[in-house]
Amino acid sequence: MNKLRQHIEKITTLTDEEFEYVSSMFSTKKLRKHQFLIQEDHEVINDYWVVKGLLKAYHIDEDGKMHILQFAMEDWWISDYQAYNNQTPATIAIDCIEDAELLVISRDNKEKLCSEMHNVANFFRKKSNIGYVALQQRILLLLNKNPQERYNRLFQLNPQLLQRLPKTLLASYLGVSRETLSRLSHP
Amino acid sequence: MNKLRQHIEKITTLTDEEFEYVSSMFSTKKLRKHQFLIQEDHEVINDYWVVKGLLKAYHIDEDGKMHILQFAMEDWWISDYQAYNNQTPATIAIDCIEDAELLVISRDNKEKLCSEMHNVANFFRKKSNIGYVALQQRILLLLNKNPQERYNRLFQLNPQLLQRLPKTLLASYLGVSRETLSRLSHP
DNA sequence: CGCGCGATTGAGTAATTTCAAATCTAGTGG
DNA sequence: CCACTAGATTTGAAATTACTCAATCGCGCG
Repeated sequence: MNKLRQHIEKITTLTDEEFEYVSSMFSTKKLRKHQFLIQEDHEVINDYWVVKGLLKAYHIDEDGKMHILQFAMEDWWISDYQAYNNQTPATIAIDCIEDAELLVISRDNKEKLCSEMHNVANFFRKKSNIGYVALQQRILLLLNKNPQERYNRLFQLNPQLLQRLPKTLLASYLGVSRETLSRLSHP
Repeated sequence: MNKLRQHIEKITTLTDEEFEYVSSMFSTKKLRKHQFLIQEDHEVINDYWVVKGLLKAYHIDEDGKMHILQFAMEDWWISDYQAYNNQTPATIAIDCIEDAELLVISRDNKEKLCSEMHNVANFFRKKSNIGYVALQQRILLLLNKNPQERYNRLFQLNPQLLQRLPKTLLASYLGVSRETLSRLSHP
């Protein structure tokens, strides 16, 4: 929990009582490698913050190919936000690449926090803005760059993540076949 | 201005005085076709809401190719959010595809509103969440689909937008060459 | 009428995918 | 400790897709 406080306080400050209250809205969840956090078509009422471990959010298309929307490791948030926001069935699945430990907050609790606490609402607003910009960058990368450059950029941004990922998953994140990825020069 | 109120009230409600105050934070700006709203390397202190017209936000890569990050027509927000959030120089340019009329709010004013008014903070938080999900969808489309399917999806989502766009711009938005776009079947 | 720009068409080329086979690696049980 | 298997990765070669470059077409406007 203390890590969560540090995480929030990168953006806003909390008094002890405030954090006490915030943390009372979270529960914890542990999952093992290969277990699902969210399955397609299921209801999604929670947002998740990764204390430990590594997960992937992905969609399987009609040809059975996996497309990875995001990874989440320590300190990252993950959920099916489309389903979460719109209260519709999940269109992506999320499962564990490594054993994981998560903090869980329900939509209702998050909305409650946001309506009661300015600074928390602000925290989530800023987080969402940051996430938005990150996705824009990824879009430019997909529009712009060949596989080698996409790989290089990811390596540059997140060397630790690459260590922990099977290449197959990395390939579907970058939008290339695993064979093509395998033929790249690995800096 | 009244349109802005309708826009905000899709997500939250405002009293007359509240909206009075909110709207006092905006100014207006008019631009003609081909004029720039934001140029690369310039400072970005404003967020913009489109009252009328059509704009594009794009990056020109080393080879001189244009990659379109977003369009914005009536009711849409646009800015260089990376530069806006981080107070760094713009990395994208924004200019007008059609004559445009904009409502302008500075970062300081927006932050002021958000810190003073719960419901406005909430509005921008929700907006950002919605934008985040839309970008995720676009990423899946880029990872997933061939040019034909990308075109079809966009046509499905935004038929009005397609009417107003030169094909060349559409092509750079979809991440294909204009020749390839031209060879697609246009439903 | 003719210019200029955007869109289309054609042909050849480059990049990536696909399919198939070979190699490597980590974990398991004898 | 070693052999064995399943899974992941790499390599090779052919096929596909989209790109590039070039030429042509079509339309609106002065």
